[in-house]
Amino acid sequence: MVLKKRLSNGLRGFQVPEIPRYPRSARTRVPFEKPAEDGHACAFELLASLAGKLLQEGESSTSSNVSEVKLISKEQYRSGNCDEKRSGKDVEISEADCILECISGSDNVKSEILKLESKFGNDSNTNRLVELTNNHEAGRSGFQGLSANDKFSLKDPLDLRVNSPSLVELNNNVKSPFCGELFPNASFLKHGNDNKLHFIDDDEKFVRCNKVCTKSKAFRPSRRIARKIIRKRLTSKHWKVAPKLKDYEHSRYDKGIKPASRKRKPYYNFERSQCYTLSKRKKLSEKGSMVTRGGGFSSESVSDLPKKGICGNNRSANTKTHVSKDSHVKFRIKSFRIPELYVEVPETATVGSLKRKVMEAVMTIIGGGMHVGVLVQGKKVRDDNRTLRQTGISCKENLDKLGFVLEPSSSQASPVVCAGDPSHCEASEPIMSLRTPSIESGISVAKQDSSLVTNTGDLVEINHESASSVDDTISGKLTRDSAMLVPIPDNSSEALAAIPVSHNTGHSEIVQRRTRRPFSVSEVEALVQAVEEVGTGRWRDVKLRCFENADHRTYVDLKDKWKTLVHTAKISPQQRRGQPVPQELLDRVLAAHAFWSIHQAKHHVKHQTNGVQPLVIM
DNA sequence: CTTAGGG
DNA sequence: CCCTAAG
Repeated sequence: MVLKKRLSNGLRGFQVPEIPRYPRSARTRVPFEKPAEDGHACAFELLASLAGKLLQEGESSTSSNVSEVKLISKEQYRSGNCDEKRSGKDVEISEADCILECISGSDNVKSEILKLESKFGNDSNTNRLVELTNNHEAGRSGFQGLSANDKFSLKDPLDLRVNSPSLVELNNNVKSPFCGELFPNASFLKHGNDNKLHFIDDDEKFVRCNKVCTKSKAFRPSRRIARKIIRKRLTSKHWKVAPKLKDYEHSRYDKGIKPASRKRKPYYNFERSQCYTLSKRKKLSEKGSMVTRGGGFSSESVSDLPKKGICGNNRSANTKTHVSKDSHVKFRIKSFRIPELYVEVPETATVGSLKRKVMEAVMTIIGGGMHVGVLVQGKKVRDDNRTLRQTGISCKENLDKLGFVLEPSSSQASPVVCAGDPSHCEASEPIMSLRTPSIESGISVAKQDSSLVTNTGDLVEINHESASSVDDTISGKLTRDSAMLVPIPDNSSEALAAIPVSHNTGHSEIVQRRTRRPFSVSEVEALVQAVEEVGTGRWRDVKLRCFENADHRTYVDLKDKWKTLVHTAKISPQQRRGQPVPQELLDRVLAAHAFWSIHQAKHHVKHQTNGVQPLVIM
């Protein structure tokens, strides 16, 4: 049983009664949760289960139980001494004590819990959570119960699913005790009178929607669907590449194409016009070193540009740079040289197929983790955070000596492209690899704005006809959506073995791992608030509430982020990594987690007929 | 499609 | 982040 297995990790020596799973539709959860990774029992989750159990035992007995609890230090607890007492009851109490010990240190957490309680209900179950921690502290002062700010009319959090007027009011008029205190990095934009609160994150163009979701399940936003369709379309334009020389297992291009993969996995990176990375590296060959030894870029002739930009019919491929009066650096890159490619095609292959193969190879290389290096006077500029001015790029002399290189990312395996006619794809050997030099392709890279230079992979456009749309690009006509790799149309009659990924069949599929996108503080804030309001376990609602417009955050992502947040909140600040999350947020995370855990536990308990059996020692 | 949980 | 079981 899964449950047993999980528990056996952290609760050594305890046997947990088997608790039946409850239907998710009831939005309930098993009160016993997975212990923390480090093997220590997870305080909140245990607390949640404890709360559930206490509930079983009746209202009155609870507080007395707590008052009897003997203090056990964290050390004792962690070292497993919690279970020195070997009677069922004692164990239970000891656990409770340990849990309380673990969380009672922070008044902030309790404060947050109180807020939640005052907002979502004051039934005895939830109050007990804070009561427990307070009792446990026995005499510690300093914590003031929250003044009743609680005009909130929501009794049952599940109400949030519907478009309840009270909720709207909550968002519009009432300052939620947990909302909006901390958006350090966000700029807010109020849009008219609607109750949407958009903000744009610093780095992400993440738009937060603070509005209430008014859509019932039956009324899913059609935009969402549209986006998915678009995604699918995009996906279908990806070319399949073989992962590995050896394992190459060509898949056929079945003319009777199966319906597009039902896989929901969208190719976000692509969508966001970033270089997409090859993932599943495990599946990729470790050999076949990346052959891209420095595709280079030469800035040949450089000349001033008209102030208005570089539009015009001039199709010159020259690289041009220019510093305008508004101190914007404008430039055009004539071409990038693609790092070495090796292409081999049968004599009978068509020119079209050759083009496609080269295209694939190029896409594969670029997608396989290529990034742009910036050179000034032949020296590489490594610090991405420096400004052009600081780097000296904007100064005229250096402007003439500005260079770019395409560089393979480290640890990228060599991509191999399958192309040629279908029969070739069945051969055991790949017909294109990246080993030996030979073909250069006309890839033009254009940046809308010099400020983008320091980012990698902003606008990369491949143009078979060699740099034809550079002008448009630079003049800003290229929209965000179109600023992506543009594969050649695949509607040619000579269907080749360049296989859209969605049609693949075998194991030779390369699945793209989405690029890592660390949550910003603003996003965390949004997430925390959403969870505070709808609770854990309703990730779709959370998504709709706060991340509906952030396509790159799926509800699974949000759930995962919450998971890590809870973990982060429980570990010591020293052990935390990455962009620090404000402690205030972490407190709220703990509080919300605890609160909603017991709420769910409560709901769970409600459906129980016989109650939870006590813990038993093996 | 959603949730939950493991990897 | 990914994957998958399960509902």
